Amino acid sequence: MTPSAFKCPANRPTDSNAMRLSRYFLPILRETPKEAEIVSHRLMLRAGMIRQESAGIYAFLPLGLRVLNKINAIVREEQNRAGAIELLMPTIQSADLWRESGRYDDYGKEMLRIRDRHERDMLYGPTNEEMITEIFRAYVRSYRDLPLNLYHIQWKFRDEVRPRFGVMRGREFLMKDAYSFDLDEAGARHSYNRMFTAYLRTFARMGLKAIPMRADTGPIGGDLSHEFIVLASTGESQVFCHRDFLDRSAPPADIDFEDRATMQGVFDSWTAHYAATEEMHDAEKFAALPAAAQVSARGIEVGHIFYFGTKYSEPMRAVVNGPDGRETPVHMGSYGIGPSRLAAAIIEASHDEAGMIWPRAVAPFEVGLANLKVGDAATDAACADLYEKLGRAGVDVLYDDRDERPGAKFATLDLIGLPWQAIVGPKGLAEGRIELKNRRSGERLSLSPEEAFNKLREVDA
RNA sequence: CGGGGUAUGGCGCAGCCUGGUAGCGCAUCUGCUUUGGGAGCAGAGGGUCGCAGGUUCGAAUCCUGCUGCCCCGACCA
Repeated sequence: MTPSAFKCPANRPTDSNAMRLSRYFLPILRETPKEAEIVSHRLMLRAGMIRQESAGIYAFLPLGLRVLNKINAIVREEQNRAGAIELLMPTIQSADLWRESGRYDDYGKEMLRIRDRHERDMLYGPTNEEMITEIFRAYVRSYRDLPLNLYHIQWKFRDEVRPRFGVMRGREFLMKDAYSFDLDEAGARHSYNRMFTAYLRTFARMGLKAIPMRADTGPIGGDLSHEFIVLASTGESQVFCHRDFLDRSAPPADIDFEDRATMQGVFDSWTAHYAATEEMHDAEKFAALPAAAQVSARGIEVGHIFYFGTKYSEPMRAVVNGPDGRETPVHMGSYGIGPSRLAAAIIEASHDEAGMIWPRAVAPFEVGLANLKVGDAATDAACADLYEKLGRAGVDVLYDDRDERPGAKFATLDLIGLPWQAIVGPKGLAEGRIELKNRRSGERLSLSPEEAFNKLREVDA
């Protein structure tokens, strides 16, 4: 965000990086709604991030939307870095497309089927393989236009029998889905490896340890597939993996996504060790690992990638002319990340008794500024000064300027889990100090206002 | 889709068995005091008790039907 984004002290613009809590819409709940079973659902409701509108269907309130937008921004950066190109497809699709691939009948009741005023069969897209294939075949004729990887971030609808756990398993959910097109299997595997690498980076940037695990291909079909699993004690499925995964770092940003050997190297090294979900678990292989290396834990699926060859390109006639002049169906893969689920997964992986603990990269605001005595001239002035400076410096700051007691402000800030709390009160100011509290470590720094400002503007702080 | 619950003010709940004109805590509003870990006192507002029928002089309460939501299981980004 550029400094010029900070120009309206009254906080009218919704895209402002600086916000006064007294002017914001943050409906905090003091009590936990009874329907919320898991911690992320409870905290998202309590912190006013989401509101349920129907079973498995949620509105994202301002704080929740800020998180979603930050997740999306990281997803976009990493998709673009890996060479994928963003477009946007509609949520509503024609049934005819799905009849071409044969999935209209196969998909079952999970697909929300709609009829329009002309009695045409439509559907709310649960995924977009058919549509992207239709777009591809309409324009691409030559192998020279390959490889191609197109993605979008769009709402999906899957009419789950029993939605639960808030946005973790909703019926309507946001999904980043990418689709790769290549001339042959070798090219397709390279595309797969690029997305594999991009996913490692994407999740790592959100503070998550996501482990790629060999997966069942399910209804999407194909013969190569990995799920990316985040370890969290409240995860939905049982997973098994080698301990080495726990302290590996993701590939660097400047890794060469174009180079096949480099990408294959990433894939090979991240798939060398045992890692499997319960469905794919091989107890014997797992038992063969040294006891100290055996990790058995709960996990949340935050991404899933597939290579499925010509499963859609053949029936839907997505073909290109090869170097030999002959038409050949393209080899495809698809790659999904659920940003709305990720928001919940990050909370599952990072919270404590008092509330959420956001990694800075996805925090709704980076700093919570607490004015402990609204109405005290010196305190008000010190807060206003720090607020404006942080805003101008492009730091996302939420200024709690409500006329509340300190305890209420601390509780609110702990709940919404902003990485830093800047605590400004008359006692500290009398000695020229304000306090910075690190939400995750609990560490407290007593600093001059200037030092505090410098500390908070550090990107990695 | 099978099984089990539940529906009363914004949230959490009591009242229902044994029908008699709706209550508590939190939140909200006003005033005063208070201000470094969810303040105190005083006052106030807000509910056709999920919907539709039925029984009854009278229904939140009893009966019938419907709907929403939640939980357990089978299925899933």
